[in-house]
Amino acid sequence: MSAETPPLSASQLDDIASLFKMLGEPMRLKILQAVCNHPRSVTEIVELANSTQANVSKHLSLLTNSGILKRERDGQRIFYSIKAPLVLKVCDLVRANWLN
Amino acid sequence: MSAETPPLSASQLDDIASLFKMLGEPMRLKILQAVCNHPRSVTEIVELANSTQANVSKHLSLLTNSGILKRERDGQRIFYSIKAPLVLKVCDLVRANWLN
DNA sequence: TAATTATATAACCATATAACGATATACTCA
DNA sequence: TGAGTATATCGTTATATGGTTATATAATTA
Repeated sequence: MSAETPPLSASQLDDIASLFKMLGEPMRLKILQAVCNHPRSVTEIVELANSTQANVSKHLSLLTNSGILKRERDGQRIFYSIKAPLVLKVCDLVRANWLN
Repeated sequence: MSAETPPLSASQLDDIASLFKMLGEPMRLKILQAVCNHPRSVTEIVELANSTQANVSKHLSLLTNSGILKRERDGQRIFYSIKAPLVLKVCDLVRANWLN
């Protein structure tokens, strides 16, 4: 995208836009913040994100299907954690350069 | 967002999500790619992004109002360019770590 | 001033999706 | 097997927004 890099194809732009779209919802960022340090169960995430179980579950599905999170079952509970550390780097970069 | 950084407030998460939302549309990424090297007029951007004048104009307004682009008039034409180089860094980071 | 070029805006439609409530599925343990 | 716990999914509603068409505004030039 910068001057040095070759232009991106339409499908590459679609892929990148899809990732940004995933990161473009405050509730999903809350969820990422809840799991950024170590795996968390859905119940924990619901409490940390201050939302409802159904809503969190839907966002967790989206984040997992897009390759950002991974799921792992332990007994009756399912733990979610970061699969793509890139998203944390991106968030930190924005945090350091965008917020006033 | 990472383990070392303090947690973000709700309003900070909203601000970050808003930026990601701006970057979460392929047409807007096309526009960013069109102006990433030097200022471009709306007509140029319309051609480079392969879209319509009205549609590009609307996206340009959004990108400008959110602080990503800046506008500058020269005669009858208006040139848009990058105001926040952060967005290019973010795109390059994603490009290098997310695309297959 | 009138015509032309360049850009922005308004109205509209279609689609996507976030949130919610209710229900279903899956696992554990008595 | 039945009860309880944990998570996922379904159906609905409300809202946001991308794209289009038509029109408006602004600058240039004849």
